[in-house]
Amino acid sequence: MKKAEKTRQFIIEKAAPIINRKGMAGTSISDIMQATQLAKGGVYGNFESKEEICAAALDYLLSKTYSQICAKVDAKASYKEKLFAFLDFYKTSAGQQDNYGCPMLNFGAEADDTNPDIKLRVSKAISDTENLVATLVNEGIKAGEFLTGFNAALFSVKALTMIEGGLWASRVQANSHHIKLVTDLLKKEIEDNTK
Amino acid sequence: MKKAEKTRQFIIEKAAPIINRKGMAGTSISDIMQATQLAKGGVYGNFESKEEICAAALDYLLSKTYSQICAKVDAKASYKEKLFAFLDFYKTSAGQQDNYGCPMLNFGAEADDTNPDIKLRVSKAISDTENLVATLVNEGIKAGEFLTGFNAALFSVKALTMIEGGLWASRVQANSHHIKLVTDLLKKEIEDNTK
DNA sequence: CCAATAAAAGACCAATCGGTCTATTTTTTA
DNA sequence: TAAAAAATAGACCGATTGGTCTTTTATTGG
Repeated sequence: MKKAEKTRQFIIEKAAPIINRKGMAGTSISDIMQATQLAKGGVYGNFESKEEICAAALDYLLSKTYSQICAKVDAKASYKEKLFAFLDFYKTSAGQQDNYGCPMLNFGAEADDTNPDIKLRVSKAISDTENLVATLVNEGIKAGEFLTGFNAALFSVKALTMIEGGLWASRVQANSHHIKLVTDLLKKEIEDNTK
Repeated sequence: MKKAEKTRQFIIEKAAPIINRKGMAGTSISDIMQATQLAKGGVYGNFESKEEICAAALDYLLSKTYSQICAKVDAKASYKEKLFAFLDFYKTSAGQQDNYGCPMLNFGAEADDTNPDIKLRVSKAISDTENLVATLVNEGIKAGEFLTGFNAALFSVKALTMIEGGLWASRVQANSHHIKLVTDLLKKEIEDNTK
């Protein structure tokens, strides 16, 4: 009842960064046993399969990331600052230790041809992220902060693709060149659309 | 002597799309045996390890992609048309059957935290791709086709991140919305910098 | 065409895989 | 605090993993 739910959450939190780093196929149950210091019975008493652990780990990473972003965004007063905070979140997270890349990118790239369930979860997360950006732009327009010509739908797609592409390139090249350049360009575009 | 090299190439060509689709960790030697109809001795007589097969498969995919792009680009006369051909290559390839996503993205996302050798190969491919774009822009400026203010370095990073991010999002969402939008935006930017 | 050589087949290996199941321990409830 | 219930340990399972090695089959050069 109580204990099981705690253990389940504990497993998810320990397994998630490992799966994000090594991939679903690259992570074994013994990796998770080692990280949690649980025996096989402890793991399989709380999950039916490795797939279920992977899905739960993805959901955990997605919602954790989303709420971190919302916290940063909500802390700002103006919509321009909110959008900047959104961009800064990714710029900052890129270089961080114990950050193994964007879970959307990692899980999505692995799952797109082989795992419809995971793919759907990532697909929804993409839409959620774009909606967040688009909403901030549109609210900013309504508030009279941005020019009415600021195209929210276009900008949100541009932002998503540039950020994910920038994060990916920065991780592969082991420097922050791409993500920095890309967030700067997006900031400039926001600036240009500010009254 | 002769035969071995042919078999080696045959294995690479059969294994490459499988590895690109299922990932390095997700692909087994038996997958490769099945695809090539070779027994274990046939595979391990030509490669020392699975890692070596993966590396060779990546190199094959990268050089194949690069030469396909070059062929499309070289067929055009003007630099604007060359850049458009570059973009069209990705837009077209996205929706194609038996295309399992950009090898740079797939291998890079899997390897960035775990496989330095693969990571380095992808890192170089990123630079090569950006250099190709930057060169086309700069040559176009020299030829008097583009405005001198067209920033090649900036554009090449923007193009790479948007294309890779767009391809990834399109694959996960199983439609061409992102890649289409992104290539259109990049074309517009080229247009705006054309005299 | 034949002998020397190269290449591939496939039995075999230990290790590990994901997963099950029972015995034991821990937690909960009365 | 004792009995019932829940949760975990860990032995065990068959299948599969990447990889080796000897034997057989193809290829090659003379």
